[in-house]
Amino acid sequence: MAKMSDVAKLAGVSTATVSRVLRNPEAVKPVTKAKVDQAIEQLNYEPNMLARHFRRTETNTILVLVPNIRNTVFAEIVGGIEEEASVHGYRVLLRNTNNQFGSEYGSVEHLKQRQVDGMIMLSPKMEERLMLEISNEFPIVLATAHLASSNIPFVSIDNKKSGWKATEHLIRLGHKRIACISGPLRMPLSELRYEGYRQAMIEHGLGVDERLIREGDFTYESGYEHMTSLLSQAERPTAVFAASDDMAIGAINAASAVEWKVPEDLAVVGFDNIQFASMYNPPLTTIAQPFFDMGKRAMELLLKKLNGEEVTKMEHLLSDELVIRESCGAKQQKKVVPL
Amino acid sequence: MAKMSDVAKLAGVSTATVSRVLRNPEAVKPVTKAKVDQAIEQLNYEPNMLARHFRRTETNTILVLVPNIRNTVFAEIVGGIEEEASVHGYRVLLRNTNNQFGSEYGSVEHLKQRQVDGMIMLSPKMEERLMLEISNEFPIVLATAHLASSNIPFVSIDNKKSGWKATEHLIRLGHKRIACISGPLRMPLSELRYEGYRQAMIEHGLGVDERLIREGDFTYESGYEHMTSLLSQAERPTAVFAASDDMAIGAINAASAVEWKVPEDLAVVGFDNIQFASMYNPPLTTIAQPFFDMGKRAMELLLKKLNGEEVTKMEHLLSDELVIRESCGAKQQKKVVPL
DNA sequence: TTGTAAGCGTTATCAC
DNA sequence: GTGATAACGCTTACAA
Repeated sequence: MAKMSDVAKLAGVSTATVSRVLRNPEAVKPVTKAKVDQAIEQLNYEPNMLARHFRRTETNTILVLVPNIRNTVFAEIVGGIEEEASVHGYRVLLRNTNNQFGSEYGSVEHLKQRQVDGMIMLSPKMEERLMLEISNEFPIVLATAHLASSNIPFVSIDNKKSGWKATEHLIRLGHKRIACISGPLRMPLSELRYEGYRQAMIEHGLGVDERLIREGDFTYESGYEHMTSLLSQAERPTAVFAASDDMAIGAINAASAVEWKVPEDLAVVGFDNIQFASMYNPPLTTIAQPFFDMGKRAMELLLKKLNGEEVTKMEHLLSDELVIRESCGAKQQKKVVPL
Repeated sequence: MAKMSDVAKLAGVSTATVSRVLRNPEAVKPVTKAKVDQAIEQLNYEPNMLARHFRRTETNTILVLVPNIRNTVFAEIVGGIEEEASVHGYRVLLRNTNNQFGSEYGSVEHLKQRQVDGMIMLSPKMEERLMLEISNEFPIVLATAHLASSNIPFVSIDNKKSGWKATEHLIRLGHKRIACISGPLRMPLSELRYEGYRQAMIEHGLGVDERLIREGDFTYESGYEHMTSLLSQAERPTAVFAASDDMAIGAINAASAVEWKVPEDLAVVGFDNIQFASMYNPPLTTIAQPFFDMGKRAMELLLKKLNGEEVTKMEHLLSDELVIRESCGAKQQKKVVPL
């Protein structure tokens, strides 16, 4: 394996010059560069990146912490991160945390040991205080997270407003008993979506009926179970807002299981607009999150930090969109109730 | 940032001893180890992995080349790889190739520049000849691939047999005009599934009617379009075998669009058993591929290579399974046709 | 069991 | 514009 000194010898120059040709070609005379290039060619020389990284104490690698890459939502975000990273010559190290706080925290070792230049955390579970400590020492960015103290850049949508929009849509369709299957309420983004739901209900004078509220965990199964429970009680909803598409689909299947038709008997609005939402039967009305763009944006912010640029704005809210399909019944219904 | 020499000084030993404590603790007297450990603790010392990797010319990192991480199939496999890798102290570098041969080939640079110790390629597009060249120089393993010359370990299912099983299932249900929407036939695994279909048809004396064959590209859209075309011609199928679940779902939606009911008017069998298959309406009968395990197995094989163990068996076929749900009509039908 | 010291291949700081 | 040369922080013969 040819090394830089071999190239230098063959080209009749010093290693310093070879290094310059590689990393700063303008600083060297064209004739010299040509000689070096030829020697590189001839020897099939490839720089030893390990030596380079060691010498420069940088890796051009960033770490992405994902609760679970098998979840389509995170896979989409990672796709966006990867695209932006590779455009800028960065590589992406992937780590599943399986929602384990310990695994999240343990990954900080990668930063401490200089194995990566920075980190993006998706839906972090870690205490904010700890994240702040890490952020003081290393470049990190969060995605699909919401922080009280805004000292770490994070990328998200306006979850409260989105929850409000989804609920309001059902209200405009004339529904009064609207159920909510939220995400885990210890997660700020779940809390916010739920807050949006409450606010819309209260604003429109419908009040919040605790019997119509369930706390799910974003999974299909939890949507199915909570909907089954909602439909088996006396006070049944005519509509439901589910805080994830997986739960929304679970809810619809649960309704079908007891012969309730969607949207005729039950209107459903989901959240996320996963690829499957439009393929499902009925196609899902849902809040579309720009996952891919969120990934790109998170990487953009991290790049700024890595380049030493100041990042002043901490809350980066991307715009979501209510995508109206069949599951809410809006298309079947001729007239929208005037509010 | 404390370095090894600082620890050595504080502990009153040489750096060699500190290094031993870190990598080979049995080789050092307990008392000395204790002193060193305390110094490490006190200085909050973290080894500089870049220096370590450089010195040892190894990175404990492997590269995973994925056509597109946003595709659930690949995300599942990557999940399996990551799990196995992290258990063995390896890290996973992720790269989307976007199905570009160039990007695939370019990634070999990572190996040449020693940025990773080995590589797993998912559904590689590269010529076999090139892959062999790479494999001669670096440890690589393939997944969801099929090779003629078996000199590179690869993990897959028996695609031909699976195609056969899926088709035979439809034949047993009494269907005679069974359509096939294949994957891209330049991919060996698509070709094999298609071969399985043909063989089943011929074996049961049904022959192969070219008017019932379409070449798709695994996407929902292609399934939708090809099914629309199949249903608009005179010779209509009563059943269809689609080489991916995405295409199967596209086919079902296309059938619904022209008021054909599944499974009553059209029986459908898909392929992959993506998470969504069981959530869909109707739930999909499909060939379940063990994606997560395929990822794990691929990583196991790579680990062997990395540890210098001989890998003799090249074809690693994992077992798939025909999962019978609603879309094929088996559950509605009382009697299965005796063959 | 421990210490000494020579690298690993690159980059950066000086001179020239 | 180019060349010497000293790091970078760790590992590993080899010596003690």
